[in-house]
Amino acid sequence: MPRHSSTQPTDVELEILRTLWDQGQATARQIHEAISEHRETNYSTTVKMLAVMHEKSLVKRDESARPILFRAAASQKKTQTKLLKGVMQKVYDGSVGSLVMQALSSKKATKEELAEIRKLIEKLEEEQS
Amino acid sequence: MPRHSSTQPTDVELEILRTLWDQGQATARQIHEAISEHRETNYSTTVKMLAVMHEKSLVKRDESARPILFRAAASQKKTQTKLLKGVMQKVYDGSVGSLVMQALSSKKATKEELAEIRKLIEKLEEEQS
DNA sequence: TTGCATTGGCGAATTCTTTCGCTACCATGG
DNA sequence: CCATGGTAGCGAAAGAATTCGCCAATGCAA
Repeated sequence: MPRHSSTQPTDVELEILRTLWDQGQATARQIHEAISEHRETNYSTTVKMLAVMHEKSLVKRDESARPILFRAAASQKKTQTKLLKGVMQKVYDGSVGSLVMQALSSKKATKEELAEIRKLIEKLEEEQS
Repeated sequence: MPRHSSTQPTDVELEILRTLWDQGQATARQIHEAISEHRETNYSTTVKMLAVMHEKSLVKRDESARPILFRAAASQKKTQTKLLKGVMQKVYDGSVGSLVMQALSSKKATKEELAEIRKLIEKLEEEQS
């Protein structure tokens, strides 16, 4: 029975994407080196993951380059937002408020972060009235 | 090669947990009815999921009752926090600030939510100084 | 050119999740 | 007592994500 196929990147895919967002573009080897620091894995596996991700259109390949260069297909922000909305829906029943409240309660933010968030809040409150 | 076994509930498991948090406790039948509203699924599947979840210690069974009653093993809050922290780590590299900023930007909150969040922010800022 | 190291790709195997058919087990109303 | 309908459990299988061995292609150095 077919499952719903979302194009959400999985955990390993996300690690690869993070490397690409970081570096803009990279060869399979470079990506592999980067993620090897966190995850014990094999070069073959990385290459395969890239192939899978290409089929899912999560990455683009520049085949004119040698070795082949990869880039993320979607921006970091777009992907993050999509993932965050997923969690908001699944875990917090779509409530931004609960999610934000818990995020702030669960891990301390720096002074700067708090100030920035407060500024955003104030702006949003103003827009709303 | 063994994968790292986290006890994070999967999507379907989360749906079941949500029912349990809602109702406190429920029979397999009740759980099934509840999730059938969102997801087209079979009673057998629900029962099996409950068995799997019991092995993972995600739910507790009260076998003295007939039919058997299930409850969530961990509180909603605890589970939500754990999942949120996972996302914060994986998607936002551990930064509460970025996560909260994007959450607030990506979906509008109600006036009440904003006020509540601002209050929390102010409290946190005070604690910090 | 030849040889060697690196790169790229394929397919099979593993692990985990989800699905469901089938069987056995009750409890109960007739 | 026993047919019936709901409940529980098992095991097999499908789907999805991840792993890697192995081989072919490629390019560089001697």
